[in-house]
Formats: sequence, C-alpha cells, structure tokens
Amino acid sequence: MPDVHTLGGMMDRIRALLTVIEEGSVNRAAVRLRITQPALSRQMQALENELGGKLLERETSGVKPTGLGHALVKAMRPLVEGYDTALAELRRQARGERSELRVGYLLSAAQSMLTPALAKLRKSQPEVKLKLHDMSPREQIDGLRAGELDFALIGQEGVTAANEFHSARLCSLHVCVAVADSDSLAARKNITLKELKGRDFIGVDEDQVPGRNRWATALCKSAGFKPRFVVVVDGITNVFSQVVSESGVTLLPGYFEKLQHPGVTFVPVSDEKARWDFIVLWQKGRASASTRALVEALKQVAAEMNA
Amino acid sequence: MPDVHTLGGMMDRIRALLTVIEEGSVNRAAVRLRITQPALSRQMQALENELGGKLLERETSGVKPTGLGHALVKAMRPLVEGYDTALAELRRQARGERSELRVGYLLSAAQSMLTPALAKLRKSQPEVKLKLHDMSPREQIDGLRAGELDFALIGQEGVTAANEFHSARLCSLHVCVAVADSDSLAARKNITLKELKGRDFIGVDEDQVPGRNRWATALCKSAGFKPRFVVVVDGITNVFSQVVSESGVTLLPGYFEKLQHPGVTFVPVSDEKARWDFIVLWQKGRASASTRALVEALKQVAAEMNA
DNA sequence: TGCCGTTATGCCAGATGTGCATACCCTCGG
DNA sequence: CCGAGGGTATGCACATCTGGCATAACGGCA
Repeated sequence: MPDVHTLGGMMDRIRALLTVIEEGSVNRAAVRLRITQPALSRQMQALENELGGKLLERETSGVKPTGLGHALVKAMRPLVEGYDTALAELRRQARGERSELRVGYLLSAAQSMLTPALAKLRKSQPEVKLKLHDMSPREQIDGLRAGELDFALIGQEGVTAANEFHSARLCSLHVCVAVADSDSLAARKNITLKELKGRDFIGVDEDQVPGRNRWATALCKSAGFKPRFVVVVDGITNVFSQVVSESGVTLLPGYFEKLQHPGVTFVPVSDEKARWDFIVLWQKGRASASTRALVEALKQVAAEMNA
Repeated sequence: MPDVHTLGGMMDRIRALLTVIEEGSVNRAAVRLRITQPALSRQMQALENELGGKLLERETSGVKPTGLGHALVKAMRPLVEGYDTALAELRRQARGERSELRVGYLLSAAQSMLTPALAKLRKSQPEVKLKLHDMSPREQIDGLRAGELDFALIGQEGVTAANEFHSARLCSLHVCVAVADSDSLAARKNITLKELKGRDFIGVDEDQVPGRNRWATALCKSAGFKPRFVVVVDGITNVFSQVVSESGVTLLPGYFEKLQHPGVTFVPVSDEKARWDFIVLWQKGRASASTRALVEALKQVAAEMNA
C-alpha cells in the first residue's frame, strides 16, 4: 500500500482519475496518459488513501466510479480545466504575448498624445485589447506596483518611480505659471522664474501628485530662490481656487494654457531650463510585442508633436 | 538550474509562490511552509523555468512580484482556494459526513411514504440538507448511476438495478387492474389474475418505467398465461386513455386505487402472489450517518403503514 | 480447462526534492 | 572603509517517490 503522506502530485493523480473515469478503464487511461497500467493503478490507490475512501468500483471488465468518485469529478473537473487554461494564459504572457494592455493615464494631460498613439497601435496590432483607466498619477503608480496596470502615462511625477519600471521620456513641454486675473503678472506675454521670487506658492497634495512640489522647488532653486508654499491642497481644481483667493502662484505643465479656468490666467515661463517632462512607465520583464508597439507609437506621436 | 520537465508538483510550487508573495520574503515564507529557504528558493526557480518568465523581483530586502507574478496570483489564488475547499469537502464525504442528501422519488408513488420519513429524519438529524427531485423511475436510476442522486425511491422497476446499489424493500402493496368503466369487470369488488387471460394488455414504455412490463408478464405467467401487449405507450396517463379507448387492461400498484381517472375503474386483484414491492436504492460505499438515518426512517414509516 | 481480458503486486533504477553548509550580494552603521 | 547582518543562490549528499518491467491474481467465456 503506497504511502499516505504524499500531498505533492495530488493534482496529477486527480487528473489521472478523471481520465480513468472517462475511459472506464485503468488500462486505456494508462495508454492515454503515456504511463504503464501498474503505475496508474498505484496512483489510484494513493488517491483513495489520501481521500480516505474508495473512488473506483473495480470490476472484471474495467472500473466505474463510486459515489465519491462521481463527486470528485463534479468538484474537480472545472477546477482542473480552469487551472489548465490559467496556466496556458500565464505561459503565453510569459512569452510576451499579452492579449490585453492596461493603460493608466491622466485625461487632461495625456489625451492629446494617447488618442493618436492608440490609433497607430490599432493599425499595427489590431487584435490587442486595450483597457484605459483615467486615474491620478499616484493611482497609476500604485496600479503599476500592484500589477494592475501595464502602462502609466504620467508627467514629472513619474520620475519618483522611474527606477522601479521601464521608462521613456516622451516629450518635454514648456512650463507656465498660474496667477490670478487681477495679478500684475496676468497681462504679461511671458515671465521668468526669477520674477516669482517672494511669491506665495500653492502646493498640491503629495499623495495625489507625488513629486510635483519637489519639481517646482527644484525649478525655483535653479533660478536662485526657494519657493514658499503657503498652503498645500488636494486636487488640481482646488489649486486654482487658492490661486484666486490667496493671490498665490503655482507652476504647471504647459498644456494647462489651453484650459480655461475662471479668474485664473496662465503665463508661459520663458526660462530655457524650465521644462516639464512627460514620460511613460511600463512593467519590467520581457516586453511583449504589443508593449513595444505602444511605446514606439507614443514616441512617434511625441516626436511629431514636437516638430 | 533545476530541471524543466517536472510538471508534477506544479500546484505545490504555485501555493509556495502565493505564500512567498504574501510574505514578501522567501525566508519568512519558508518558515511558514516548514521547509528551508534554499528548498523554497529552488522551487521558485523551477516555477519560473516552467512558466518561462520571471515571477519575482529579487531585491536585497526580500522579493516582490513582477507583472507576471501578479498575474499568476490573480489567476491562481481563487483556483487554489477552490481546490482546497473541494478537497476538504471530498474528505468529509469520504468519512461519511454528507451535508446534503439528494433524493429521487416519484411523486404519485412515494409521497405518502416520503413525507413522514423526512419528518422523522429532520428530528434525528436536523442539520442535514435535502434535495428532492420528482422524476421518473428511469431518470432516478440514471441519476444514481451518474452520481447525481444519493437515493432513489422506486417501485418494482428498481429491481433491474438493485445489484448495482444498496437496496431495501420498504413495503409490498397489493395489485390492482385498470379497466374501462364500461368493462364487465368494472363492477367487481375484486378479481383474480386468471380472469385477465385473453385480454388486451396496455404496456408502458420501457425507457420510462423499466421492468414494469416484465413484472406484469411475470405475474400473469404465475397465473398460467402470457399477456398480450397490444400497444406500448409512454407516460402513465396515456395508458389510461388506451384503457378506455381500446378496452384494454393494465396491472398497476395498489396505490392507484386512490387516484381518480375519468372513464377508468381500478379493481383490486385478489391473488396472494400479486404484490408490488416498493424499494429504496442508495449508493454503495461507506454510508453516512444521514444515509443510514433516512433508510431507517423509511423502513419505520413503511412498517407503520403496513400495521 | 485454457485463453484473454482486467487490475494488483514485487522489485529495481532513475528522477525529484530536501536539508545542511556555505557562497554571494547589498545596505547600514561605526 | 570595513565588518555585521539582513537577504537569496548554490554545491552536495541523502532520503523519498515514482515509474517501468515482470508477474500474480482474478473473472468471464468459449
């Protein structure tokens, strides 16, 4: 009698039992499983020992399942099948053949870049399925970390996590500053960073837009002063309220100029060094063809936009 | 590098990976799994080889899952958990602790016996769940064979399958004959089998009520003649139509006398030997406590009915 | 009774997995 | 700058498991 303690390989014995019951014969099942009949016979005995009950009614013309055997088939067949398909999918994924790309992006920032890139992707790889998730930079990074996203289209915030993932800089935008309409700067065509020295800065919550404040700080430092954040708010719209009510300023990526916000004026910053990088992050590990294709498409779109 | 060909034990390695990812450390996971860290480390390598991709990002402070690792967790955890609960349920079942009894019965025949028996069962084992299935004798037997039923409450038809399962005779009813109201026999208080000699018999489809015709034939033979089946119909109600329209007769278990059917009269058969056995079949193998309880309850009810 | 099918058992060789000891790598702190 | 202490990987020897081969045991059937 084979040993009972052997929990490993239980799954295989269950598969074997499924085959045996399908065939109604240990012999024929052994052929299908490419092992010998004695080996299979012992597997069945082992399985019965492990479960503590008979699974097969041995008869002179073959075997047929007992009630317990039937119960096992009903309970285990779907699991075994699910296991197999899951395994196959994982293998495909490991080989780099993803059937689905999950992309995180920030609508206001990335739409102009993402839409044409996806069009390109659909042309070169029409079969790949896309899941788009409009979420904040922080959520994107968390999503990447949790494996729920394959891509993050993200701004300057992404540099804080760039070493955890693959990354590519897509483009570099100029910077603008948001001031209240009533501000003396609001009438200017453009300004330099230096002129912001001594102003009250409005910060944004580190949790939602990580790295933004540090980026602003670094920019100011390059201009020779240290910004003073009088208040830190969460949510970009709250920043604008504060800009108006407190006559504060805040540094923003250039694409905000196209937006309208009552009471707020966006003035371009003329400093050469004041740039806002827009980057894409994606999971490390073997890159699938579709992954590479999406990165390429994004780079092309970015290049065309710069030109 | 460990061998790649080893498909057996894949499941265990997947479980191990789940633990490793939960713990974020091969070391701690090894403790939980009661194996050494090197063994577990090798399991992870083996798993990665089998899948063909990296699952863990090894860092100096432990490990964290790659995208593929995350995907594996998402796909496999529910399967592993389902597998475990299924296995536990099967073990319980093997030990004879069924949580549910699936009973097949024929409403018209068994109701008078089943209802009180279930009441008794509920008293002695209130926690056992019951699934009742009103189905034809043939369906009941098929259900038993397919493992979809634990019990079949069945008449004479059951004897054809009695050796495949455990069986017990519950009671033995007298027999009656169905004749048309216009028949000369319809006025009789009772008759003997012999008087049916030469009559046209209505048979019933072997598929739906297996053994019924054979039972009738055997009864007649014991009375010294061979019945002639002029027609075989499917469904018991069709039998009555034929009895009326063809002036045929048919032998039935005694409980039909309580039924009403327009144009049909049921006359008791007085022969001592003409009996209709009512039996219960149940799955072979270790009988659970609830199984034994139900059988006992049925026997008691039958005994009370006979008294 | 002998033949042919079935499943079960004894025995041996090869594959697999584990533990132990140790190597290796990185970070942190003196 | 180097050693301590945390992590994971590797070399090696040994126990365990599993499968194949040969053969037994058993039941039906001519």
